[in-house]
Amino acid sequence: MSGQRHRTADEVADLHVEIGHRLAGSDQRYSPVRRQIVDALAGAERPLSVADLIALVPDLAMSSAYRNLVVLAEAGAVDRVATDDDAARYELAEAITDRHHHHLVCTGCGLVLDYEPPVDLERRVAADLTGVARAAGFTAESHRLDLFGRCAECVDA
Amino acid sequence: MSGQRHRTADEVADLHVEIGHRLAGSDQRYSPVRRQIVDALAGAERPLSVADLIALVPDLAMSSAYRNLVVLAEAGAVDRVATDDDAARYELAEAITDRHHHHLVCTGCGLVLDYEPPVDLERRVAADLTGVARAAGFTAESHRLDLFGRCAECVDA
DNA sequence: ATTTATGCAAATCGTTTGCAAACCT
DNA sequence: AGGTTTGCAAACGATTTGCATAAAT
Repeated sequence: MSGQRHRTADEVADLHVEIGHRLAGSDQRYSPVRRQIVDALAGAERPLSVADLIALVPDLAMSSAYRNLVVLAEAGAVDRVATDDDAARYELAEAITDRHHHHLVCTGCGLVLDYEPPVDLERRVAADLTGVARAAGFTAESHRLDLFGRCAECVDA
Repeated sequence: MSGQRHRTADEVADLHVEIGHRLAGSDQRYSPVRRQIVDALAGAERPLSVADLIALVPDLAMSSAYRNLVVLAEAGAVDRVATDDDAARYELAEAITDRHHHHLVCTGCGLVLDYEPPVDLERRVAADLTGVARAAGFTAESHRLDLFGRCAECVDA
């Protein structure tokens, strides 16, 4: 399966505390708007585009969305997900959710779902990529293992 | 290591024939400008941005670059590589080169290198992803296994 | 002659930034 | 008050498109 699990009220509270700490660490405040953005991301089943976010958070100005996502990303609270199409998507950072995962991307409609890979596969991938990186003079930071295909809705294009 | 191997004159000739067929199949001509673009991509050691392409092909207009890349992509001659930064990159399609590979992306400067993963890892990945896709109601088309990190130049940001 | 490709310039679209007003401590 | 965050509008950069010209069949 895929998607992020539902979060209990307690879990969301912990989330806010953790993110508050991280923001404080980068000399940033945890403003109400930032909370709203985090709530929207926490409630979503998938990475959200800025357009999604604006639709979900009442009165959120586009500039605030972009600016706050930058701040949250720098604080390590959210991750920017590079997909295929032009619009960037964001989700709570893995460092926060403790759920390492990758993505299923629909080439028809752009839908992006999360999935957690089998642990041993993940281990193999991580180990091999470290070697590949070294050989190319790269210092590894992260990786992505995404699958492209057609979602149920789009199979018959 | 990484990068595409050098191609012999014969291989390049075959490449043009193959791409000519594919274009014909989509009711498109293999114009001189398109040939120049293919030559530039074939000669490159890595995926090229449109800016790279314009620098390599004398007098190539930006609009022609974009338009022809779309045509070539539709004909299955080139692949668009989605990276982190804003500028898209292009390379000869795997269907043409017969060299399945993935990418190393520098988070500092946007550099993208190719690498071919160990066959058994690749097999594992493909098999596991098929299962993941099925579970989510997706029909698998392709996947990407990219590594993000800092290239030698950018390690000390 | 008719269709297709090219180049220039204008238009789009996502994203970023300048600046003055609103907020927080 | 003093520094931060917000919202609006203008600025940007990558990509796309309209249209008239040039090339190919």
